[in-house]
Amino acid sequence: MCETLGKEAIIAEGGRAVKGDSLRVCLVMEAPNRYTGAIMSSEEMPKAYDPQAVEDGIYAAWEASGFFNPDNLPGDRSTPYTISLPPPNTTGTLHLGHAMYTVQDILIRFERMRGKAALWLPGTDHAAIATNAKVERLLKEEGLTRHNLGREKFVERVNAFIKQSQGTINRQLRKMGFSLDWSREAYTLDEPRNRAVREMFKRMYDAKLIYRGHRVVNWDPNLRTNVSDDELEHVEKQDPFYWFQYGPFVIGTVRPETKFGDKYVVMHPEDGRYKDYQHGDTFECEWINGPITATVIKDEAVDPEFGSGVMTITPWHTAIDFEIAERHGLDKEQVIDFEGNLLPIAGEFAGMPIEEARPKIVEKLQKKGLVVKVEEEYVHNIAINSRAGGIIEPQVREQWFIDVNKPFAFVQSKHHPIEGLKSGQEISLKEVMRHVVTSGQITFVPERFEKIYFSWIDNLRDWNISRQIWFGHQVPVWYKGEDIVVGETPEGDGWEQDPDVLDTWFSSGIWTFSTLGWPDDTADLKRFHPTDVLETGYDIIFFWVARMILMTTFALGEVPFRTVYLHGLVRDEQGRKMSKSLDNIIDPLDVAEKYGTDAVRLALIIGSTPGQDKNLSEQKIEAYRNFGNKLWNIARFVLGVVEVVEVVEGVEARTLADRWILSRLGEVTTSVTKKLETFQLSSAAEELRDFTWGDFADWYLEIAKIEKDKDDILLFALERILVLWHPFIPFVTEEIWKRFSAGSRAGETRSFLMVHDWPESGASPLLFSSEGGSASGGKEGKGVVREQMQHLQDVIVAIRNLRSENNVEARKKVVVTLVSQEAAKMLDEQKALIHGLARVESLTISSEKVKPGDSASTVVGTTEVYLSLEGLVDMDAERDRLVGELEEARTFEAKTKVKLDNKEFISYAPTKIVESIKETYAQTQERIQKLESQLARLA
RNA sequence: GGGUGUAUAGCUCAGUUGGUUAGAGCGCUACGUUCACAUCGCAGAGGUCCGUGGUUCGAGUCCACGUACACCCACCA
Repeated sequence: MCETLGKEAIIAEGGRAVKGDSLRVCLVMEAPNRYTGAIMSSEEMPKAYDPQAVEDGIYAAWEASGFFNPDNLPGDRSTPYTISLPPPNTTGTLHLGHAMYTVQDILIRFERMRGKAALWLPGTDHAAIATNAKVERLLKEEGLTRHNLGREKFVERVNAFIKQSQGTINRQLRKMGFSLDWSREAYTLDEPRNRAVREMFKRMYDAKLIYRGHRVVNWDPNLRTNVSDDELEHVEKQDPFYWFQYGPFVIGTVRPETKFGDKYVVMHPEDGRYKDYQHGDTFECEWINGPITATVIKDEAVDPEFGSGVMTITPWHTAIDFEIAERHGLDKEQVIDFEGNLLPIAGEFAGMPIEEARPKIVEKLQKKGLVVKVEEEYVHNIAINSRAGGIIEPQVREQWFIDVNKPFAFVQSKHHPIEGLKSGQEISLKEVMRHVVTSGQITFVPERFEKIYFSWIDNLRDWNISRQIWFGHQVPVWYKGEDIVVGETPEGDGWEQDPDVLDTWFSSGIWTFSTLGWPDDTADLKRFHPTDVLETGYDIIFFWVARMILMTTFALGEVPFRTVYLHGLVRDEQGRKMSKSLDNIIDPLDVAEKYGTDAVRLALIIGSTPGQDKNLSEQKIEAYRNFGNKLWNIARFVLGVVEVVEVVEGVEARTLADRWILSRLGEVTTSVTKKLETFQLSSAAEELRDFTWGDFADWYLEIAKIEKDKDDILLFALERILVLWHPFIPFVTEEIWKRFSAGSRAGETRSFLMVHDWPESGASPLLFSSEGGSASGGKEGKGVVREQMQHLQDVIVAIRNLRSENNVEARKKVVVTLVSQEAAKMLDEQKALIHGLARVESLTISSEKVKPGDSASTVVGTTEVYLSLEGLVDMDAERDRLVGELEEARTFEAKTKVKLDNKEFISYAPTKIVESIKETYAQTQERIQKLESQLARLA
């Protein structure tokens, strides 16, 4: 019923949102019995895996199981493992970059399977400025502004927009298969977070780290708010650069419109050119709107090398000028208003926007003869608001700041104290931020980002946390006359709240613990904090990562997370940023629907490395769709060929191939586990793919068709493969597991693969061995198995190669002679495999030297391979080929000999290396000899 | 002006303490058989690991310099 409903809805509306809605319906109506219903046998498995048909249902069933919530997980879950989802901005929809959350899902699923109380906590960020700007843009399309709407109505509009945005985002996160604990979902602007924000503000205020003061801020006249230093973006712009006569001096500027109030002329104290002028000297000079009195100021901020080494200052509209004015107690005057128009000080230009006024001012100065020269093509950087695009006009405003240099009394955590700090210790926020990273209590992956973090801290100035927009957490401060109350709404009448709102990052900065119930001392907070990993893009390290460290160490006396894993940005296949204007955006939902979510996840993970940007093409996603299908068909074969589909506990190795695949399985398990523990996700997935596709499918399954009776190993290996793959590609593995476990004997149905135990590293799956001796075969036995199997594979490939080189028809069976002293026994034992896998009709294995005539030949390790061709051998081609092989071998022999002749190599290199090279040398010589004799046979 | 990253096969990229003849996927060439899979199988071609110098018995890997590209930070009026 659910599916029908969903499909009809899609057809009717053609929209993604509707489809998501149907998903929710599924969740309620269908999930409870979906996985306990009809038993599917493998025969019902379609030929091709169809992600579309199963993904939504699987997700709904996972969600209904409650296992996303660590409180519901089975077994002893005493060890917590926590990741806070970096809350996506509620500005619309997720893009492909968000699909990188896959990294977190892999880690969470891995740790959940390992028996930890895995918590992945979701939520969204209200992104004050970005959302505010977005809604203002939408209003503009309706011909409205926030000002003619009013604060209340405007916030309503924003909230409606957010609600829609959150719905879309949450559907997208589900579509990606993310195992988030929705029961703990949070929002940076909901009531519990508002309480945390107010508490945080109050605590910092009480510690005197939050203060209010007049400073030059980055004012955006369009949005009519200021933004923090980190929200600026600098873009190159070409403008005329003017040189004006200012009394006896020549001063330069690109901004004549700020010069009305300039009455100070500043020069470096050591500048010899101006030694006749003393600090404080005054002089009369003609200026834009008539004569003024100017004062000489000596300050080291002036660069004598630049231009004339003299400048006038505009303290109200330039940060560095403001500082100079502060140092010398100079007047500051506002010239431009908060909407970007000139004030009455500009005289006849008052009220004009600056772009309009600029040329007119220059014209006037020109007439007065005060323009010395104009450089038309001056290139400089201007600051724009990166969130909304407006050109920044520095202004002096009264703002709230966090003092990052002022010492405060550090309060240590009871549960997870920061090493190296003591309660009551006087220390600044900057120092704490540096300490937790230098002491290794927070580590970055990759490490190099620590340097970037430190350099940011070194240059960090007080953090301006107030914004003049309407959307966000309102500054929790109330005024009545001289009285001021912070944190809680005061009793009584006549109180007015500060109209400003807080910087978004103030609430994002407390995300890891505000989501766990802080400021209450909750069980969640005690159990799940600090979180284990913060996984995010490197572009957000300053905005968020650093601020979380700042606020968490202050509020809790603990670190917010142990490891910061930074992924790269996702770009298009040519390495360009994805953008609407380039029309190269890949929508995660589009490709997930086209190729399956697992394919998208794998394409993002494989071949990408932390901190490195990632170029993604649809072709790549397609390739991993193919892998999913391969895995599907592996399962289809195994589940179809075995007599009873069941979960097996132990296996018996009867043949070389059995021992080989089981030992490989053990190796891969250990290796993949280790790689996941050390964040080498790409390498882990690659190794799994090579094992699954190469070793298992291409070799072992083909062998199983010949050797037969391998039900236990096939089932065991399939189960293990599914388990190891599950964190990466949860849907296809769960879907196969459903059929696997459902096909098992009644009562043996195991729950979701999602909560299947992760196999122990190092433990051998080989529980019984018909060969006797140790079950695992021991280390040496394992090595021999690997070596023998490798040789067997090489021989088979060599025969196939000879067939191919000599254009032997694929269906034709051939006559082969293998000559080997060392491997004859093994090859004889594996005769059946050589027959089957190389399509050999008649196989002779000899330890004596025989030279079959009329055949193509080659040498593989210690074995000579002859393929009889009954008069079909092209003697010339065969000779050429052998000569080629021989040349190659001789070149290699010579290279190896150089090494062995090097006495220093023999004495300095480790014995292990020397021995292996000696062995290789001997083998090469043997190979050369054999090739020579084969060649001689042709002569 | 500081700082970081990248440069490996036609394309996109792995390569974790330096160690036998450097890997994968896609693409390319040839051939396709017994029913897991043509979203496939089999075999193959394809690389001066950006350049120069250095350290070392040994360098894609470490160091220095250079070149090209990308990015971050910065109040030069």
